[in-house]
Amino acid sequence: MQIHLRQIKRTAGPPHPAGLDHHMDPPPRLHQEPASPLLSAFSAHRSETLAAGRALFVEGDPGSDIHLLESGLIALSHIQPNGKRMIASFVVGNGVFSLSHDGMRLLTAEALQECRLRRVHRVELSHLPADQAEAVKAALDREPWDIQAETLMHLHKDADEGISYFLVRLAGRLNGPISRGSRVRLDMSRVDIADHLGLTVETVCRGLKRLRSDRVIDATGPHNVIILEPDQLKRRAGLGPDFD
Amino acid sequence: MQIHLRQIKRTAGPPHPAGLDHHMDPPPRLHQEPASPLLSAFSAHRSETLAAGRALFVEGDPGSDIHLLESGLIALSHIQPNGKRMIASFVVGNGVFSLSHDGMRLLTAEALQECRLRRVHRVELSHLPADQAEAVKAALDREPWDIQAETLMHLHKDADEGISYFLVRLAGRLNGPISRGSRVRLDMSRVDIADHLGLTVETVCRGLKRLRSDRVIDATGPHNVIILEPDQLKRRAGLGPDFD
DNA sequence: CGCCCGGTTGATTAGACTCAACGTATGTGG
DNA sequence: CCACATACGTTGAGTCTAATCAACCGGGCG
Repeated sequence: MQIHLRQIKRTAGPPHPAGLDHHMDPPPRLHQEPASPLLSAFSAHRSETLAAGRALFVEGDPGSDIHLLESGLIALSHIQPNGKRMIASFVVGNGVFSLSHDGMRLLTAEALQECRLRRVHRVELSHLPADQAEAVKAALDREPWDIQAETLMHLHKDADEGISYFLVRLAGRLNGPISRGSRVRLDMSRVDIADHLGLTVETVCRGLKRLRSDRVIDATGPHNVIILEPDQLKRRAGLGPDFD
Repeated sequence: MQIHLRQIKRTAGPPHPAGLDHHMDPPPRLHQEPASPLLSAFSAHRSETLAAGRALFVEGDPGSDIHLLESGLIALSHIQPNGKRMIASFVVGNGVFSLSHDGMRLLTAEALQECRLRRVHRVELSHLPADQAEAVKAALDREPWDIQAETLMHLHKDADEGISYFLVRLAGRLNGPISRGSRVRLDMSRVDIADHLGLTVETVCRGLKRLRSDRVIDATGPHNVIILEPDQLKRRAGLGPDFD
């Protein structure tokens, strides 16, 4: 079995963790009209940046803050006893995550790219307007179930089906429902995709190549995919063409 | 790909769903000393039985009651668009489950054997003693993360490793930490195990046979396993020998 | 320039699936 | 009581998928 061992740089402790720069600029505007209660909940705090390769937190760490990813890419991972890295999920733009149970982080959050983040502390939730607090709580309740549902699907899909499924879902989270010509930024490496799908790098490559040569997708580069046949892609993912 | 289609009999609606018999006997004693707050939380209600093959609820159903399984076996499953059944988890004795988010069930709970269950309604939680309410809430918070962690492990394990892992974890939930000579009742069918691990029946059979012929386990019948070499089994499961 | 890293491709192998057959326990009707 | 049917578990043979091992490509960078 192919195992990818990886050295994760951990952000140092408070008060000013290495890799976390505090922006003094006014908070950048979120591209969302009108501002949702969920995003508004995070507007009180300035955003921080996290350098690529740094871990925001590591599984087992104490902590229960809630994070909003404004830009960049985060992998939520867990390391097996034998060292094999398993990526439970990726967080992309405007994703909210906490991954905490009983004051402890259950997964590692590592930045795959430089990220901009905002956070609210769990105790602050009660000080927020009711609609914002509700929106955050709803997102947190959904968090483990979303990850669970995706992981379960991948467990029961073969390589090509899993790759198509991954593309459909990622595209959906980036840009909403896919259509002919949708562009998907595949910012994570092939290793990351493999660690997410339970496959090897080579198999991921070949799966994508097959989609490309069958003209279901096109690619201007390894990390830039264009969806040519959305219905075909959904069909190969094991989803009906009416899937949103 | 091998697909197991299955007809699930759904329990009919209130007031007296088919397949649910209301016991008039005094509640049977739980074998647990002293009674934990978690179990006590359910003692106010009489227990119900659910016949084998019946669904307690189906994914998408409204409902958020919390269930305690006193005896029997429940499969928590999800059906893919193509009809393939995926078992996210099994519930065994004294297991607590709800599987609800936003008032809706996210998975189907089907009885694989005749089951005895108790339930508390979500709104009743606030009427319970604080320690009991806390225990139930803690169990519910943990629920999706537990399922998630197991599913993620299985996604990244090959057949034999997954089967060993499944045995270790099931044995642990039935009887606590395993030791030489531990007995494991494997009450679910081979199809159910396959639908849980993302394998075929034949592969499950062969994996168990290999464990048997290597004298890691023994079996007096298809559903009665004895663990001969706990450390070997954990090693094959990808777990250290110090795993609880 | 030469090295390294990430991505890709090819050849081979190992592992899981498919298909088929058979065994065993259980139940049913004659 | 037996004949038969059914469901579940097991085993074997052959096929196919994905992993492994190896090589190569291209870009970024010291």
